Amino acid sequence: MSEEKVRVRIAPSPSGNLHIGTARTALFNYLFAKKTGGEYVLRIEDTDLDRSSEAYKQNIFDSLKALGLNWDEGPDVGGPYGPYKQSERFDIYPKYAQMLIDKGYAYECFCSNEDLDEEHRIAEEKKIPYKYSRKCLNLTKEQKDELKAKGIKPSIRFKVEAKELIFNDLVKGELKFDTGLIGDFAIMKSNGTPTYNFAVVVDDMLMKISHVIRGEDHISNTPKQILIYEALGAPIPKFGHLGMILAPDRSKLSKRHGATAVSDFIKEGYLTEALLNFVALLGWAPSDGVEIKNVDEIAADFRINEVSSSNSIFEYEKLNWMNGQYIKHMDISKLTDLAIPFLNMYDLNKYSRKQLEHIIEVTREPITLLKDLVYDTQYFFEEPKYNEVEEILKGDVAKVVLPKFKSEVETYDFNNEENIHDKLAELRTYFKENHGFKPKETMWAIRSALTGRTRGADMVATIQILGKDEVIKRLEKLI
RNA sequence: GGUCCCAUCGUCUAGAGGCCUAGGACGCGGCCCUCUCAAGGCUGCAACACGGGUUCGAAUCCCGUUGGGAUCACCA
Repeated sequence: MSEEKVRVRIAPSPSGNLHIGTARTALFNYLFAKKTGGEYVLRIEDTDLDRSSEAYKQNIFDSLKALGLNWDEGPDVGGPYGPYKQSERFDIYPKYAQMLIDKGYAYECFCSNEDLDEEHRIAEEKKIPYKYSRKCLNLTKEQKDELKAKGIKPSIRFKVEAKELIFNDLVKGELKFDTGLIGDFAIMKSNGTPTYNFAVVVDDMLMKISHVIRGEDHISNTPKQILIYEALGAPIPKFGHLGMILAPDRSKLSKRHGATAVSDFIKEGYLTEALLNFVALLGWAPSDGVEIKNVDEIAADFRINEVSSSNSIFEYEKLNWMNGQYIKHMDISKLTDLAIPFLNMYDLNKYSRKQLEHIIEVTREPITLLKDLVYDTQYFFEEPKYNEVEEILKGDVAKVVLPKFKSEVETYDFNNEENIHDKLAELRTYFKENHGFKPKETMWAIRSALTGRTRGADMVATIQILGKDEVIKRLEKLI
């Protein structure tokens, strides 16, 4: 019976862009499904119509897809257990709520918000934990009819029985609860829509979800949900609760800490591969100690019960390092495709695709973010500004090196990188022997003249990409 | 505040009673390489929150303390 097919789901609510924490939850579900040969479904939890929006939904789709976390079933691709959007399932929930009423597991509640607020206030005043008073538990049929005749629409509450509830969490181990501490909670709102806890259970049941992997902020929902499963007579899935991702100040990761949405990270020039790899390492560790791994490699090595049960802090240093690693090793054509949107302030038509790739190739090395390319490639597209290197250009070395370099560069074979390399080496030797200039100084003068910078891409490549005309033009302006 | 979860270098973590003089990665310092930044190689600094047990033996098991987090809605 525990051998049934693994089916997991990710159920974001479209009330914001896809959060990096949600992305990690999605990833862990995806990894678990991959590892076990199970299915991974996407369900949109948009029961709160006011806070949900189409734009957020689209952002969630796009972000998940960009990360490569593609779902087997979902709102767009369909599947045997649809629809996969809760707002399209509103007709389903009342039936189950009614069933629960009929079986005595739930009852109608006519309390107004004001009544409930008052109960809360009193509980707070007495400093006792709030529990619904059960005022409406024993209403007679006549009383209910009377209330309904007045136009009061009831909500439906689940009748919670006090008992000890134990379940085995996939990552936390045995978890115990005293359900006597939980009050009777609403499963249907008076407007006829389901509450979160009810919709989740009904949907997970109907969608045959076998394992629920989610953030530990849901731990306290779990007993309520188990109670509903039991009342519904449905098999209870296995639960696994992941630690949270915290900001460096140990508070919830929020906008004031920087990017929180996957799409924000992408905009800043993080690679989705790096993002995924990094976030996997928050809680999971590779068995061979090699941290840089693609999703398939991670999936093969993934064991849900080995995931760390503590919270982890999201630090940018390692993410940045990892992003740099991915940038350095990514296929250059793919990287160029990703880089081009970041460079739209430049006239990219100055160069062929091949040359563009070359530019990216020689500037990718020191960067951590794709947007760093903007500054690092600037001198390929625009006239250099020389304020940074004024001193060098006015110096004795430059005065001697630049004229000689200019006259020599005329003879360089620009189609032959090796030729440029050798000629530059000769030049360094020449100035060292005849003027006592350090190789570094010679190169500095040339680099400054050509790029306006003291650091940057490989000089040989830079000279070649710029081309003979441009190199000479830039030199002439300075001599 | 009630309930629940968590606790190894600054950070992510390895560690399932002896393999631990606690390992790796990021970051930080040093050296090497080098036309610069970077990368790479080598190397250094840095942790079992505290207190009690259990045991021949505890980072690992138990209890307490402290600290952090989550949650207490007709929001998801």
